[in-house]
Amino acid sequence: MALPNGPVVTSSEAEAVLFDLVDVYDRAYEAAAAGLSLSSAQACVLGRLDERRGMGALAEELGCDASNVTQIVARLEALGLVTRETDPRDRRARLVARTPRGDEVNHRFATAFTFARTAVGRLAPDEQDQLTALLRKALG
Amino acid sequence: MALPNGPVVTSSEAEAVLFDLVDVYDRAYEAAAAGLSLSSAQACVLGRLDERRGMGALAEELGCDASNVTQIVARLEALGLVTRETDPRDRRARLVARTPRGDEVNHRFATAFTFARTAVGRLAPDEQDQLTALLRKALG
DNA sequence: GGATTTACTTGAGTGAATCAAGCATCATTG
DNA sequence: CAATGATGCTTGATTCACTCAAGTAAATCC
Repeated sequence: MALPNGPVVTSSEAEAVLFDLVDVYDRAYEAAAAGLSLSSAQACVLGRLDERRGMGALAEELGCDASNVTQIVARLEALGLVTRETDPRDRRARLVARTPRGDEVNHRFATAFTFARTAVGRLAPDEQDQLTALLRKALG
Repeated sequence: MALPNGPVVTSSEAEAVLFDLVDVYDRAYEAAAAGLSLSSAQACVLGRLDERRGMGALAEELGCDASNVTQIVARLEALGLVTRETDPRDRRARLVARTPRGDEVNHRFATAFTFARTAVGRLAPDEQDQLTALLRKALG
């Protein structure tokens, strides 16, 4: 998604701010990735490889088709950011892991994606707790 | 975007909840659109046509290339949800407007996309105000 | 040891998005 | 008022994300 998941009609102010937040967040994420010549999806996958894991686990976690993961990982592999090796325990499975360059790029991404950090940082500690509690409640 | 714009490392709890919110929001939006056989982008554009407007204005508002809007609007037009007429005042420009069917689909979308409404609804009125204030502050 | 399930890949197809070019119309101004 | 240039949109070429349907290969299960 690049287009904002925008308001049809926002009845309450809170809804409008929520939408705003989501929009800005998504754009910031994409921009941070683009700064490293990555797509959002690539940055996302890279970020979930702190430990090596299988394609299936990734697909599950990302909530998308395994073939989609295959394709994204293939591109990351072509960029030299990731390796994909056959699991010796189960030779059907492939274990995906970041390369050192992948680690570095991932770290630079984490540094570049300042939005959430910055936003939260604008709040005092007790406000951060309030926000957390309110969002948890809102999420049900 | 369908993959979550996920946490590389979330240092604070507030950041983690923020990410969660964005993820769930985006998925809910996409699901609501999919329920009407629309893409997120299509639903988004449709939702911004309460008044007829030009392609350029849409592109500006959505923060994307005009040619992208051309393409999305063309699909909406093919679905009979939108018309695209030459502006009599400036015959280069096209005015995009929802058809009656477009209105109806848009309305059904607004009904189907319950996430923001529901989430906010889980909060008491004063909590909603707190949330609004906190998010505004966080957004800077 | 043959059927089934599991883990992933491949292929075909759609849509979003971008960039570069093109075309038509409007606006300027020389 | 005609040439020039800017504006508004479309077209074409590409890339990527995503899904679904099929395929392959390795495990698992009688």
